[in-house]
Amino acid sequence: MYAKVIVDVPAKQTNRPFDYKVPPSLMQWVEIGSRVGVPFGSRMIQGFVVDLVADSDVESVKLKPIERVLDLYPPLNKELIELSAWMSRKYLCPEITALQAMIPGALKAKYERVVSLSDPAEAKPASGFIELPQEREIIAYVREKQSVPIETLLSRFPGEGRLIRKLIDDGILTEGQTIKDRLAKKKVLTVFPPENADALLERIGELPPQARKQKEVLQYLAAHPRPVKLTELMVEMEVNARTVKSLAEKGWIAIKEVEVFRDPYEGRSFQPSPPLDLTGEQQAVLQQILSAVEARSHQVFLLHGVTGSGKTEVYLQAIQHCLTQGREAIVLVPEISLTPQMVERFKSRFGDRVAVLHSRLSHGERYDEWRKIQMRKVSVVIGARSAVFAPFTNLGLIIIDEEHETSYKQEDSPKYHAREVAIRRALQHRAAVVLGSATPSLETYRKAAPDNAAPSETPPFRLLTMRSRVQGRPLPAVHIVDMRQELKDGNRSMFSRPLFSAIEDRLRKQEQMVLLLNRRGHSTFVMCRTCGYVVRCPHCDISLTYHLHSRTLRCHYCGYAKREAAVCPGCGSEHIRYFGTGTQRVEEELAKLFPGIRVIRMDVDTTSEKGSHEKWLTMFRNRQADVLLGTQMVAKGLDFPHVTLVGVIAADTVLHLPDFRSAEKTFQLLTQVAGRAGRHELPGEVFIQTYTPDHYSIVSAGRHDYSAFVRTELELRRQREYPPYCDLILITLSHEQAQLIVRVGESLVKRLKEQWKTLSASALYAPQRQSAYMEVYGPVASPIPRMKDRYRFQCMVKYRGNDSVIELVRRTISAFDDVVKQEKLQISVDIDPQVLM
DNA sequence: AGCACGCCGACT
DNA sequence: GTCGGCGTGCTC
Repeated sequence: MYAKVIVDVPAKQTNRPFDYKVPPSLMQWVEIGSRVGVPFGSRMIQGFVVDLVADSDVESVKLKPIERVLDLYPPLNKELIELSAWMSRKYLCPEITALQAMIPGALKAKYERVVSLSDPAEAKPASGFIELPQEREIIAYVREKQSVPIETLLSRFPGEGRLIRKLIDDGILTEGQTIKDRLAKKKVLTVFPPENADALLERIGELPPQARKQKEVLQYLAAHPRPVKLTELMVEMEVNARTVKSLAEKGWIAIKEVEVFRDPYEGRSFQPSPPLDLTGEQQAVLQQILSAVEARSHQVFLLHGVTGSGKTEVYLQAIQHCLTQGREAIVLVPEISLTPQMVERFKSRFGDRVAVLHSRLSHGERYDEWRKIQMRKVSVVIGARSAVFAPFTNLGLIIIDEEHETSYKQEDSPKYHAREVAIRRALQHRAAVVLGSATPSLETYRKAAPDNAAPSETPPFRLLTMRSRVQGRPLPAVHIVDMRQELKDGNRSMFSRPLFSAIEDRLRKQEQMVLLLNRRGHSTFVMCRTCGYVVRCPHCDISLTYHLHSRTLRCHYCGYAKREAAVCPGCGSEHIRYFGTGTQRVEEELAKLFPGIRVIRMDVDTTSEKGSHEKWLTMFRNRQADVLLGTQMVAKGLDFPHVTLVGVIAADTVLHLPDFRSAEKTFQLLTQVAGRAGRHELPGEVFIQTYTPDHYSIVSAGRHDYSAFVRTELELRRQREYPPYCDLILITLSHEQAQLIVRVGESLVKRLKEQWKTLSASALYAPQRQSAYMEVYGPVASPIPRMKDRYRFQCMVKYRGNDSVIELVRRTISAFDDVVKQEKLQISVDIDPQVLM
């Protein structure tokens, strides 16, 4: 038996399986998905078994054997191995990178250099070798320990580094490498009564009269003959460890270390919560999902429900049903909304059948939650992006809440999109997928709604809609405030008069408010404060970026450049300048205008500390502040009963980011944040301050009108050939010299175009030639043009057709392997990039 | 990625 | 004449 192994070396040259012999002793342990230690060159490294083949299938007989199997149970399975191969093709990453993304960080290999005693036969001491006393000591130490990490040896024998080196050179000691797990399994001391616990009662007589406590313990164990944690026993019987241990020393009971799962929610009780009554809409939607789960059909649903329409309850009941079918469920939520509130809802419905995976867990806690999934202790997992890889084997349902969130796209390799991975996994399991959102991404929406461009086709996703809020609560009233008018009327403050008086009013009534400021807006776009005009690229229709050093305005999609404007091209005003305000300034301004106002500011500065995020939210919930001021993190999923006012300081900051999705992001953000107001008895009110009050994204958000927004936006995307009407690939090149990148970049673009010409002309493409299309743009400076002394340029591929374009890009880039290697040029590829700035 | 093998400059 | 610089090339 031979094993094909993907080794832990993330490089192009090693991105293929290597063959190893499976020694007879390991035969029963090695499976597809096993994590193994294998000799690779002169060292020992970790790898994953991706296939097992019979002897005759392997050519060479001179293969090295697998040295050891690293886990009792394989951390992956055949389905996940196949998924990693798919990810490698789809996202152009080494397969090992995809595999590593699937397992908890605790299982990532840590390599340690060790020394051990050489095989005596191979020891070849230099002639005239005389054993020094220190050498004898070192040798004895190593012999006793068998294998010692070098660091340990050096600290045990300080100052003997040279001598140790010499012993290795002389072949007395051998240097090697071992694989060490990062994880520390948590163990607790556990008391084990003997098989026949009644015998313990007989022992009581053997104890001296003063050993009262010991007798009590024996009685207790005889009455409760099962293993019990030592600490529990100590609390229960009010004894100390000494008492119990002396019983163990007599050999009457046993105390052993037992591996336990750390429970991040230990000691917290969750009130069981029964399913809530559903509205007619919820019921209808649930029914559709259930029948897909029951039919075991791979169906993707888009659940489009307005904020507050009760999507979570639908998820909960759908999962409930999935579990009764004996199948498992994964729930993905954006990290930011994986709040204690959210977790509590799942915990109280499903009790200990839920595992929770989020970034605030320690390595060990995360590993333990993951193990619960692997060991079939749970059937539901709720978590952020990476939870999509939960090693379930019988998935029935995958839910992605807030489906439009960009955080589902991983920004570093493997640059996967959890939504795409989920759909792929569901296909393998014949499971249903529910994509939930109040503001679906255009990509998803177009796949669910019949398209005017192709009305005959059956949409790949099924659209489910929930139009009303639960208990008939109204959506909040939204006021759009024209900041140009404010300026005209002499108000130069960042608060408009309507918002100012609304804040005053809420302070008086002691109600709470949420103020949103998008700080990412300090990207330097140029806007006229008189008329709201923003300078855009005539070719790409995205905002131009201001470059201070060259005093020019540039498009980072196509490279178009023009001189900085002194007066507004729209109205001739001189009030044209670049833009950006920070939360800190807003906070200062609030303190000045409303003395005594209590503000909680939440942004990257105040929430970097662990748990601080939750701390601020709890304070706000307890009404220890009047205002929650923050960046987009205050817009998502929060639910505070006393919030009756939501203010958006500057809606334009997102709108004018140089990204073709900026209007979509603006609409989503405004809709989400508006949904924070008036979720309970008190009605809510929203103020959106903007310099472009007529922009369709702002107008539609104000009217809670998704379909109006999507109609306009889809039309624009279609005209400009942006997703969802094409797919994108972003290629970023980086190097110390800008000229070199431009040269290579240009040649890459040229080659890509040539390759496409050949491919599209080939017979392979005949059936789809009409719709097939590919364009390459760039190279242009990246939005972050220089990082760590390296210049960055990017090329963008727009294409339509099929995934063979991805393969074309891969092949074309590998033609530049030589330059990459010689010049230390870096080329990174992002398939379906979500953020282009 | 590491690590070995291999061919040219500053030291014993 | 050797130690060591890091340029290619391979790892089952």
